[in-house]
Amino acid sequence: MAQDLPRRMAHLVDGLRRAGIRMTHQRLEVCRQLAGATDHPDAEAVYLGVRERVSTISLDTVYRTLWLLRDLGLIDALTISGPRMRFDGNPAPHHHFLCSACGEAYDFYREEFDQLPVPREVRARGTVQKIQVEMRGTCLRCARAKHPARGGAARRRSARRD
Amino acid sequence: MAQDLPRRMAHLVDGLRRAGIRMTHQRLEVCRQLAGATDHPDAEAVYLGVRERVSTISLDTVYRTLWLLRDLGLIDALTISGPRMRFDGNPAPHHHFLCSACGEAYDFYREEFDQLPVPREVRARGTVQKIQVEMRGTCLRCARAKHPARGGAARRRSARRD
DNA sequence: ATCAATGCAAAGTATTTGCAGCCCC
DNA sequence: GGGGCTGCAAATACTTTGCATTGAT
Repeated sequence: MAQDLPRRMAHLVDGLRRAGIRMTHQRLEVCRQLAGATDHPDAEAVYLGVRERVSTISLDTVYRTLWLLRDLGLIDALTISGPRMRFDGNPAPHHHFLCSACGEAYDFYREEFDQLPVPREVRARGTVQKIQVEMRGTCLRCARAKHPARGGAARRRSARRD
Repeated sequence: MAQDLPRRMAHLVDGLRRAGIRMTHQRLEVCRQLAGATDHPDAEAVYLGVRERVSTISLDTVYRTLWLLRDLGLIDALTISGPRMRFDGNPAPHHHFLCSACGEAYDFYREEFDQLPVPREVRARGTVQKIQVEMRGTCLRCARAKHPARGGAARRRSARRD
């Protein structure tokens, strides 16, 4: 929970190596960016962050790397809050608090929630591999300001970039 | 839980009226389609369903109506499983079982889950309005067939329409 | 040296918007 | 009868893909 950036970093890099994937400068930096992020960045945010270090990286390489990591099960792709896919580099079991106003997602931990009983109703439908609790509401920042802290979640439409 | 199509229908139509929104043929049929659906359709699915009854309806009107209903709090917009927004006309508190292979979402009910304790950690972040448990796994259909029952969830990319 | 990975640009998919005419209240 | 609503078409936002080149092993 604390600063396990090195641990997360190792998790990603080792995962790639173990899968026999070539390590490139770009991939390394995408991993670093994700390992250091706690805010479930979208592809563009990762891109902008990495670009400070690898000025020539392209957005599509970021996408390709993110999907690669996802396909290897090393990160999670989240479809919270709109059309932009967001990525979660936190490998520990956790849950999300989502602000409906600004679309921000915050991790929280509660072991009790990690193993909620699977209802018979669900077991009849299939097998459950992961349980996550989603709490939606309004974050303090958005509650104070009438205006959302950052546009883009509550209203999907007119999703413009400022 | 049973066949509360009429109830759901009334919920939507009354909601629109109460908000002082004009009732049109198109809006009525979008409501009917949503009230009758249990499968969290995307805009296109709603469109295709409604079109059987109102052959001239356009996709953008469907979108406009769906967002209108969402803005009024009468339905939910879900960002599960990919780039297509999906809509949930179930007004009762419920939770979701999601198949990672085909992207299908099934409602389930468990009162115990509706009021899970909000951790202090979360309360410090903001106010919670809605709690939903998300169980991800593989549905029976996809478990039997090696091939997903319907493409499009597990792999976001190459999301083609068959 | 080899073959996978990259960057570029162009294509694709999902959704939104401007506008002229239509129709509910 | 007037202003909101619709359908059309064009625009936008996000993501993916083809291809020639580069670079890791």
